[in-house]
Amino acid sequence: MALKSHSEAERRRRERINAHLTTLRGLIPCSDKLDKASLLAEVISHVKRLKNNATEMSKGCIVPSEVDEVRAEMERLGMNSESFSIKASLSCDDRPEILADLKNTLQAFKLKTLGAEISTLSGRMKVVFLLACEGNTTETERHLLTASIQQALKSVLDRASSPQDFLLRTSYPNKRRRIPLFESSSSSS
Amino acid sequence: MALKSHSEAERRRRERINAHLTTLRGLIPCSDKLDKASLLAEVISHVKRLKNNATEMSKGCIVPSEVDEVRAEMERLGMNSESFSIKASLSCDDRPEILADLKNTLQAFKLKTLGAEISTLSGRMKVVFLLACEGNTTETERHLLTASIQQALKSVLDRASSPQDFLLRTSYPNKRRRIPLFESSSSSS
DNA sequence: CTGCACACGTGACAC
DNA sequence: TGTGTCACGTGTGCA
Repeated sequence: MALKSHSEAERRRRERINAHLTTLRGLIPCSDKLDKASLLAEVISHVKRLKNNATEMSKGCIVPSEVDEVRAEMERLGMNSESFSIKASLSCDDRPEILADLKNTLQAFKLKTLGAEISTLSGRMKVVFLLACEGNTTETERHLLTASIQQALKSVLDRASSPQDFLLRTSYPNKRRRIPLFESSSSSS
Repeated sequence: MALKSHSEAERRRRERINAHLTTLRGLIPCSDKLDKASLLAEVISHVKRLKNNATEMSKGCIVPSEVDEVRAEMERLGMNSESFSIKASLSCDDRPEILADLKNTLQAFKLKTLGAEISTLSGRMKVVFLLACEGNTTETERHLLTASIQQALKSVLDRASSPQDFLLRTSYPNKRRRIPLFESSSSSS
């Protein structure tokens, strides 16, 4: 009766956890037959590495990347989860007029802008800013908001490069203005 | 007796797993007081996000990616299709001795090496090189060659992570980056 | 009372 | 044979 439902619920719980565990097993580049505990240890180390690498790249690197890209990550929660912040960045060709679009786009989210930084280098620009979302939010809300911001930045990028660059983009999608890696003599326009 | 040691061992196992779980709870920027299952779900999404960021960033970037990967793309054709070039890259753990394998593997294709670049970062390495194939080739031939090179690089990666490589690693005289990898035309210093 | 999540001990199976 | 891990059912505390 009640006993049965209990064991059933517990079994559901178990298989939920195990499903997530096997998902992680597939996600982490480690051998498949591992202890449940060792798997978690591997996950920990990989999360650490990825996080270090990501922060090293996007936080410390204000140099615009050679490819167009947007980035949006949850940064940290305030205590008691009453607020959290999102760090987002955008790298693209240096067109100051997209800043207006960027501003309008971000205003729609009604977030508090804690800070922003703009850098340019050889025709490329990068904008990185820190947004704060106050008030209680659930886990999924936070992720949804982060994803929405990322999507919004992507749309800014699309609008910025839509009409005039269309031909360029179709012939060399995302390949323009590559860092002259090998061609020391030949000049790229 | 035996029963007691059993339950004891099981308890140790549990607290080991839980310790790893709390560690993860601290690592993920969005978690406190969450279901054990929800925590794992969050870990999954964050690993995915970080991994996507890493892979997207690694395109055309010379900093080694966090995940092992190979890349091979047709770059451009010379006029009238009398030649074309392939840009390929390989990211893996920093083991200089795989450069020898890489060299042998690529020699089989008898392509001209236009240039190469090796970079390392925190135990990871990335090799990017530009190969030229001269002579007339058809569309399908070009794609086939590119795919073959990619496959070859994959095999290098596989060999590098197989057990026998361990012996190679320990016995190989660790000459620094001066391995004559691309002695196509100019003399290496 | 009912669902929900956790820790515990135990049987089963592997080396 | 013990010394591991795993899955299961159950007891307990919390909304």
